Amino acid sequence: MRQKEKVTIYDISKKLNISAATVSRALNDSNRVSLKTKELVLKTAKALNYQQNALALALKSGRTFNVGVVVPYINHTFFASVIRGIEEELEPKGYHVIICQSHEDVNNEAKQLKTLLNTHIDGIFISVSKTTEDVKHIEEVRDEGIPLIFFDRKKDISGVSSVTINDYEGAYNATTHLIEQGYKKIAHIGGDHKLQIYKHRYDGYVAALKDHNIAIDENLIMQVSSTVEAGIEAVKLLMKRKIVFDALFSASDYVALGGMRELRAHGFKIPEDIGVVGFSNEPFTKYLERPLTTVGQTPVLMGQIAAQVFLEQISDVKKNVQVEKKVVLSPELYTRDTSSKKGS
Amino acid sequence: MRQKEKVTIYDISKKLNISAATVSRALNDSNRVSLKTKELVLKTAKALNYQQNALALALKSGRTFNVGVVVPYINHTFFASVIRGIEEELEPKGYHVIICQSHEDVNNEAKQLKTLLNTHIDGIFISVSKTTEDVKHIEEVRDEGIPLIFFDRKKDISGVSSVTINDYEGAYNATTHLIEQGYKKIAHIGGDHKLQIYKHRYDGYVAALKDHNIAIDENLIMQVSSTVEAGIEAVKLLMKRKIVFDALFSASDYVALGGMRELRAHGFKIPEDIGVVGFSNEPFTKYLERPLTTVGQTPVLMGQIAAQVFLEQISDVKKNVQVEKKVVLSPELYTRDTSSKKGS
DNA sequence: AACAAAAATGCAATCGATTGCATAAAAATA
DNA sequence: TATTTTTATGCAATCGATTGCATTTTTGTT
Repeated sequence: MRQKEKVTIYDISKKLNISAATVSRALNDSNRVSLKTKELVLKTAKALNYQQNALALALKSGRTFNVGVVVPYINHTFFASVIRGIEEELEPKGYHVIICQSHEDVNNEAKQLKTLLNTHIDGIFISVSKTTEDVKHIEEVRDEGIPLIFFDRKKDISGVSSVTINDYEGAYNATTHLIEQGYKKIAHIGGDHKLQIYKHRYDGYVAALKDHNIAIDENLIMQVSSTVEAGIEAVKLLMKRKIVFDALFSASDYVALGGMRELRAHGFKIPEDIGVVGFSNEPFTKYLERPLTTVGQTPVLMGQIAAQVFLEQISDVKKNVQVEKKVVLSPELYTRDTSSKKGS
Repeated sequence: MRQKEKVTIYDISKKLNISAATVSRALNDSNRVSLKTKELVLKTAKALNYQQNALALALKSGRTFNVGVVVPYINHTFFASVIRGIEEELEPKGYHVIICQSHEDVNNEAKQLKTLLNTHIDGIFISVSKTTEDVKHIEEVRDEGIPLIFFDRKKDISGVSSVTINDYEGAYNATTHLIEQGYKKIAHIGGDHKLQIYKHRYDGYVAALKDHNIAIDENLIMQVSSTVEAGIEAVKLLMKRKIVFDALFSASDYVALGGMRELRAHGFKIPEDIGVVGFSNEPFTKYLERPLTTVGQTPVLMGQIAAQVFLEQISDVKKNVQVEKKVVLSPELYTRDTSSKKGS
């Protein structure tokens, strides 16, 4: 089946015996066209079912009204929600969101960025992959002059704005909560410190312990990837090493889930024997047999704000002003079943 | 910050004192250009860091090498995996995947399709929303001559290909499995029959009962939306009506999850008192305290095949042949803890 | 009615790559 | 060497919309 022939401004101009320039002006509501012609053009455009050719416009104007979002995985509730926030903010303004996945691989990330640049998007939102250490590919985007905004997982690159949450605060509050519930020996299974978020969560955990005069025990601290399997393995290792603890603050809900599974397998009761707090407020945490206490991150809001930063940025582009805005959101602790020592 | 000035074929042509036409031909490895010039152009292109302007190309050729995917929600593991499959197949061929969400709303779906058409994509993959009854907006895509492929959730529209799984078979096997485990009164909490998948799952359930000489009891059958909350409510209703049953086959893992929660709240033991089987093999099902028996759908494969159908289709477009390919994949039952009457 | 001012419209170039047709240059043949 | 054939290159139009500048038409003023 062949593509339908598209109606262009030339079709309208021929039909009305006027120039395409006038048609264009009429469609753009220019004040250099008489009301009569304007109405005539608009009517004819509707009659012929005229649709502006976005490609031609983009070629001429340099703006595509497309923005790119690069996330590790689209099926992580957190990222999906951020994307939702970006969409909510940008779609009403006529933007279209192109979503890309890096699958936590820096090479993939670089490839996606390159493709996006080649697709002539108007801006890029990115949450970097875990394997991203070298940031050359990101600097390239900045150097091309494409507005770039980090969200959640950022790198420190000058000239790039970011919207993050206060992971330190989230971890601090979570740990403090466990302490206040009476737990004394709190283990922390975190993530790779190459990602700032995990470093900050670790820092918050450490600070909370210190502020409550609890000594830091390196044996209680691990860095693993954020999967259920990793959580299982981590607890297995702690058990094997015969390390004693009465609470677990995990930097990931998935790890917490795996950890709880393994703890129960060893006969521990949660939260009676061991209290557990996760991070991210993944939807499933609410529906576990014992709902999981966790730190929520307002991802939709994060997306909305990231989008707003972008909109500011492009208005500044015109003014040739370089901006670098850093927004930090506050997390919220969802206190549920797994962290109240007295039982629920 | 201003956008970097892009290098065009004219820059190359000026530098080498040849026409842009020759540069274009050289870059496209035409046999109408001498080897010497070809090499020279290629070298200069690399030196100047020339990047082909995709917009200009698209405007001229009518092909953008972008395809659109419309799903209800990107954060559903199933859809995310299908998208992954499409990407895997199409990215190596130079295509870029634009992902859109309908949020289960037909109006949104129509809007997304319209935007995609306006973005001049080369093809569209769609899994329709639950609220999609009128299919005018989908027929429009077809009538524009844009290759269109349904996956999982389809509508019967002539001239549109589809890749689905055999929901009937999945449901039949799941129900039969419960029967074989010794369960006698099997409830079915399904979804809205406006979606074919739910109708087919219902049909499979009914057929399995009939084949095992079990009478169909309308009291045991419900249609709800596929959320945890709906599952809770559904079981609450069954309890309130004092309906007795010893197994539950749900058309959704989420509903199964909510259902189990509520059943336990009423003191039932799973699987001893009541066996449960879900549908979709959502990742969380594996990690529940009692892992959930469920029907898996090979979504990545579904995406790959959908992409292949698309590639076939566009080669057929050139030949002006109208194809309508229907692929049906087989589901697989994952037998886990919640469905073995004897306990695990 | 004559002219100035204002408003409306058109021409043609532009964005960057491609391609049919014409021409120029090189190679092959007589 | 002259002529034909082959190969290489260039010209200019095209894809569709926009816009500075020029021109025409209309309106307003004296």
